[in-house]
Amino acid sequence: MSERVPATIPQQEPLLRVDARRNRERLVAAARDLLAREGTEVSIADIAAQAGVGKGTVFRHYASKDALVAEVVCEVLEALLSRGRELASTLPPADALRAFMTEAVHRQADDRAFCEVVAGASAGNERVQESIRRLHELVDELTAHAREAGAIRADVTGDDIALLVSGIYQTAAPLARTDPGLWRRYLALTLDGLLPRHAHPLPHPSPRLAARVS
Amino acid sequence: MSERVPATIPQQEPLLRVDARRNRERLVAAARDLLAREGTEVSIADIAAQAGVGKGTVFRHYASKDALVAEVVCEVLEALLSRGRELASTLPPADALRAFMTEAVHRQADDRAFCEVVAGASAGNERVQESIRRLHELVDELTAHAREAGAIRADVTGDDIALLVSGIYQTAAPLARTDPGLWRRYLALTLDGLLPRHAHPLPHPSPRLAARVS
Amino acid sequence: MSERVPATIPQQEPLLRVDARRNRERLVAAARDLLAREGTEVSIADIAAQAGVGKGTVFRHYASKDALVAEVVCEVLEALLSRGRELASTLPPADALRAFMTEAVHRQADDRAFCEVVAGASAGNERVQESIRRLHELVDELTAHAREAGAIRADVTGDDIALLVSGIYQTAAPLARTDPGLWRRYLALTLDGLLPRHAHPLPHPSPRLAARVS
Amino acid sequence: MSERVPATIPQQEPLLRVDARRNRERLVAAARDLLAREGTEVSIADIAAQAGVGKGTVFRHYASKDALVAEVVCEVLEALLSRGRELASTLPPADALRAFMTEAVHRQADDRAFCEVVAGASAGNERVQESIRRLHELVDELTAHAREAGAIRADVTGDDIALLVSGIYQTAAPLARTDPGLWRRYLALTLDGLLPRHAHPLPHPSPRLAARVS
DNA sequence: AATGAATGAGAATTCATTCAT
DNA sequence: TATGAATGAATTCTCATTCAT
Repeated sequence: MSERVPATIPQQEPLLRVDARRNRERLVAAARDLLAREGTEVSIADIAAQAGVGKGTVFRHYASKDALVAEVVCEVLEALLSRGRELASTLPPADALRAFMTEAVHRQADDRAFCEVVAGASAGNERVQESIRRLHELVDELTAHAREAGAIRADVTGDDIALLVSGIYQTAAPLARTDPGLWRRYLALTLDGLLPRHAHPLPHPSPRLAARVS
Repeated sequence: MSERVPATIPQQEPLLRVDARRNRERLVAAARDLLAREGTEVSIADIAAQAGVGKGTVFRHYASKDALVAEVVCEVLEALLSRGRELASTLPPADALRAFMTEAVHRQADDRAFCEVVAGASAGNERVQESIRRLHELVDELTAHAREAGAIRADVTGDDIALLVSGIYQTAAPLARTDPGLWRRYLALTLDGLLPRHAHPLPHPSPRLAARVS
Repeated sequence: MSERVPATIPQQEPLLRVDARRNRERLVAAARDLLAREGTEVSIADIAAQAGVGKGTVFRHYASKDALVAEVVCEVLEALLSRGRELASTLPPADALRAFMTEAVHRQADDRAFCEVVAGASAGNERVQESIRRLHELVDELTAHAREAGAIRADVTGDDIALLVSGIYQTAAPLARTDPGLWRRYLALTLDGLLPRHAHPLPHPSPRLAARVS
Repeated sequence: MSERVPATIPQQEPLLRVDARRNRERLVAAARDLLAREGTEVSIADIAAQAGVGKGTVFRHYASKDALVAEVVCEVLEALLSRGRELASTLPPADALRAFMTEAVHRQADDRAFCEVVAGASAGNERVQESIRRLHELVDELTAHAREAGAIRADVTGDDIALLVSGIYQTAAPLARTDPGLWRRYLALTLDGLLPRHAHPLPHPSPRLAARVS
């Protein structure tokens, strides 16, 4: 009790010594950077070196490499979720969906590990699965509202949007280094494809993302 | 079938003893299969085992794992190139582009290593780069013709199409196992987005893929 | 119970602050428990956690893991020594020896680390060696008296008894979990073998345990 | 076929190149030596170094450390089994049992890993379990015959003998280095304890070793 | 005096690549 | 030419011990 931070300070994480907290932050920053640039195959040794700490310190903060990856990826997922909820409650349906997709693609830009994980790697991690599940709920809601408002074609579902958001970034990814804003071009193109007026009937049924979990 | 080199074309490969040639073929067949199913992370030992040869034989035929991956991937790239040329010369522009994109996405759908490489892995390999360069020339041509025919919006270039082809597959990839034909849905959606009717101006200039090589 | 040092005996340990003393006691209690149950491979972290102290505190009280193990093992050795002296002074020679052996095997049966150390592990520790040396003196005395009383065969020495006590437990150890009292069976068998009436001449001279120290 | 050794050479192991065979032998010899002297905790690196090979070579020959330990231990177990069968079929019951126990203890002399494994460590290994099971069958048979011949007391079973054989060596083990033949002394003592004459009833029922497997 | 964060030397294991046979 | 044995660097992870707070 007495070691806990007074209730007025709004942090849920267990209290750490200042130096430990600084190390943890450097660690997460290094992991964020290297995972983004090199993907989940980057070694713990490299992350520790870039953070300026020993390898052991990584494992003091995270029980396994998988847990560290989950931390970094969930950070992004949670930020996106939170931003998405804000958009859903403040914008009209069409704008909310567009703004959310923009945010979502943007977050993936330059983040290979995020893409890998969203695309299925280390999907075994519970924490990541839970975040993704919540995100899908939000996407379903945003999509349903936009569809009901007539802003997007009737045959597109939330699962489609979730996949497209990942795919749009992948489209631009090969040039991420030299042309980091390119994803905006393919997002725009995709949004045009989602408009009701263009719609040809789609030749394959909408996916059931739930299947992915099993 | 049609993509095999006709027997009359004099081969550039060094002459090999019959058994060496047979080994090489078994090796490539095994690599093709395993790389397609498991991606570039498959081990040389596994490939050699499936081919029924020793690991040393792999390195006798290919200087490194990377070179073997390049061989297999280039095969697919060349086959695609050859198929694309055929389409370009036999179909009207709009159909040719659509058929080519369909082919191209389809090939990725069955080949994990191909996807990895096209999406950037081992892009350092010269042979792969050369194949991709030639493919881009073809795509430029197909795209230009379709654009001139008014089949696609005016602000879309060959480089856009090349990237989109990769991205469409990535969009469907997370569900590749449970819903292997899903890419057709996103291809259709993308094609709708490419239509000239009512297109909104794109917010970011077309990429210069050449930059990718450097 | 009886093996605890009476409160009136002036302690040799340095004076400690009350909280330090309490910590040390909790530490030793935790070490006793875990070392007995899991052997010397238990980690300092586990011991510290069970004691409710930090790892640093362990090293404040004991210079190394080895020293902590020695502390706990010596406790048992000293308790056994003290108990043995009591038996030697209160029972007739034959009964005293039998009772001591029973005590000694019994203590091993509940203490994995004790077994490991008695069987040779960390025998390098000076403190342990000293305790064992004193115990051997007692065993020599008990054995000599029993031999002189004609209770055991003439060709058996104190060093034999010391080794047998360890060996009897090792015999039953593989089944310690499922049959914790089994050692009594092999103790009885060994005691029968020690009777003078059964004796065939032994084919190898009695050991010189002192050699073990070097 | 043609690579196989002609049928007249009585070896069942797959053929290895002479250099590989030599390395394997050096490896097993090093493992035998170090496992015997230091127990199963010895590191693969140490074994490899003593064998004069790289660490990778160890894993080429044995899939895991556990498998290497099993190899070395099973060697001893199988040799013992085979020797025991020979004794059972050539000697009268009392002599056969005594000779077998002598052999069995002798094999353990100076072999810490063997003792650890026989005493339960790495008992998870299937190969080891199978060898031990067969050995127990033999011990049961030898013991039954000796008992029926009146050579040993009626209340002693094969499981007792199996445990005693291990325990006898453990008794002498602390002095194994300085007095390597000491086990003969404790074997003789134990054999005296097994004689039917004047035996006191044993205070604890015979163990059921089968329980150990589960 | 107490803490627990940081350390870094290993541990077992994998695998692309080299090289003796 | 083909083989597969040998290599050793790299990987994730553990833990006794040190030291700043």
